[in-house]
Amino acid sequence: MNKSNKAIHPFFLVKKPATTANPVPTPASASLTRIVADSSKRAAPTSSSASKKQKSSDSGDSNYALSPNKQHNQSWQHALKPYVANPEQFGPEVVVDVSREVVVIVDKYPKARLHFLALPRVHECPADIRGLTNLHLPLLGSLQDAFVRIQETRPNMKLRAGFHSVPSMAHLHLHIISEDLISPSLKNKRHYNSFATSFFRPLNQVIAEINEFGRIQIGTEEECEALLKIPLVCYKCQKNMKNIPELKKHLETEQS
DNA sequence: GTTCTAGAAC
DNA sequence: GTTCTAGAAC
Ligand SMILES: Nc1ncnc2c1ncn2[C@@H]1O[C@H](COP(=O)(O)O)[C@@H](O)[C@H]1O
Repeated sequence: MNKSNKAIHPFFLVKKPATTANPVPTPASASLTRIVADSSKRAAPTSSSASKKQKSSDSGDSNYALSPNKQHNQSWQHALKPYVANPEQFGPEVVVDVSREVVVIVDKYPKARLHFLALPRVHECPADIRGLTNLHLPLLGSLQDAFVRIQETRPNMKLRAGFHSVPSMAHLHLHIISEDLISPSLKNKRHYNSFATSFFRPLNQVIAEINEFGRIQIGTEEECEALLKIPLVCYKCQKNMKNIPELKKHLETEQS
């Protein structure tokens, strides 16, 4: 069927971008069988075919890459803007690191014991990772630097840095999050899977793909969002969890 | 993104 | 009857 894509650890599951004919798993084939703990579904969807969506080539609209239902038109989608516009108006409990290029804040609804967002201050910034190109490599470097600073000042916590494949909030933001995924604000499958499947795109992989291909290798928004609905599996021991309460109880036991 | 809650699932 | 999920929100 498919090559053993067995996840040692879903966080670090690497889908090598195909250079030749690309056997992209389609939602249709994926729905043929529902295999428990099917690791193939945890792989990142990549699309080799041309995008179904047409992007209006060079409008200045940062929504250009987003499908109509994902465009940032609701007021709640702009809640991150004040941090970038006026970082000095927030206390050190909220804004934890500021550089010329990046503001790092504490996530208001943390999905783990530590959860930060690194926000680029430049406004020439794509709405999401689909818009990233070589031009943004310096910015990605600044985000990486911010991540390193945050990690170095919290040596007791293993942190991960990455983007959501399809963001809900406007303004490009890098998640910097501890691996435990233990938090009262983690309340549903979507929350969990957005950090425990390849819906989460590690920063180092994003940088590597842009270096190699000039942009990231990623499936459609629909393919990526399908990852949010797959069965719950513990990121650490791979056990299937029947629901969110069971998962949350289990995650506590994974913490040594 | 969150909150709230109807009704599905147990 | 209680737990849990998932969709509406103007
Ligand atoms: N007002 C806010 N202040 C800070 N963080 C927020 C606020 N509203 C939402 N968030 C976080 O923003 C992140 C947006 O994630 P996403 O768009 O899925 O990449 C989530 O982790 C939210 O918890």
